Amino acid sequence: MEKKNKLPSISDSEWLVMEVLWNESPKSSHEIIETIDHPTWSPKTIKTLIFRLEKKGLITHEKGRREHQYFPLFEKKQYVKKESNNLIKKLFGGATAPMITHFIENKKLTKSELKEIKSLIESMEGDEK
Amino acid sequence: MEKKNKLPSISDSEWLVMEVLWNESPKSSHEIIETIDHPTWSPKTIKTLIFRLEKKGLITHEKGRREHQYFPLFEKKQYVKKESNNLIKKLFGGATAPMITHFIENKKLTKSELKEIKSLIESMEGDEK
DNA sequence: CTAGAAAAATTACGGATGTAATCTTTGGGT
DNA sequence: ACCCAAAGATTACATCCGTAATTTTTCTAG
Repeated sequence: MEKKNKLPSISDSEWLVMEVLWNESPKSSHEIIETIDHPTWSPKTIKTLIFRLEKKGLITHEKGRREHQYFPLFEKKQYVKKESNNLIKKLFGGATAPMITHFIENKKLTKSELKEIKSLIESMEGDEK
Repeated sequence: MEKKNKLPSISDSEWLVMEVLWNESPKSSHEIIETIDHPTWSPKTIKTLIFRLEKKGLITHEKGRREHQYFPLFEKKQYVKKESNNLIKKLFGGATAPMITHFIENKKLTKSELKEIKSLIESMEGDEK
């Protein structure tokens, strides 16, 4: 059984639009534009991104009275997994542990964050295999 | 003092070439091609990637007698940091701990990996602030 | 019902990327 | 000294991306 993972790809700019819809949907393009509030983008640009996302099958809409109401067709979770797997593959040849080690060593975490992670690990250790 | 982090970007394909040189350099283009052994790429393609990398200032070469000897101008470490920061920013709004949590929860790690990470954390806890 | 404003759809355009093919130079063998 | 194969440099071309502008459709106010 293969995990074919055939998610359409999302560019960095498009990602910002998806974030908005993942946070709350449906939203009209007008609402999306307001929510994004990107310092340099023209509203036109955001319209384009919405258009492309729909064309790629990442979002869809239903007709509202004045404006379309957009909502996402995939969950953020799936993309978080996909993107992080890609990076692990690229940076660490697919090995997760070195990645985690890298983060712990290089990104100064607070004492309480460390503690939390430690207890998460402890709870995992209890589990299976 | 800002970390301007002005590293030239490396595309996914180019990354494979960089990997080769990061592993061992200098190498001739011919050696790079052999080492990569990508199932579908023509050697021409790899030449192009080398050419682009040099143009972007990521690698350079010195004249050998028959072939150029290429070597990287940046360390992999810098790129690992950059790429992982980008992803953390994109997926978790810049917060490292949730990223780590995500990995620990979603990527089945072995008992010994968990143990190793735990002791790394413990050693960090000892340290500063 | 009609015209103007707002939204949607289409088109634009340069740079990056994946993936090569072609043209040019040069070191080595005869 | 000269020619050719191999290496290097240049060019190609379709697609994706960032970033819009232009064109078309459609609701709503008169």
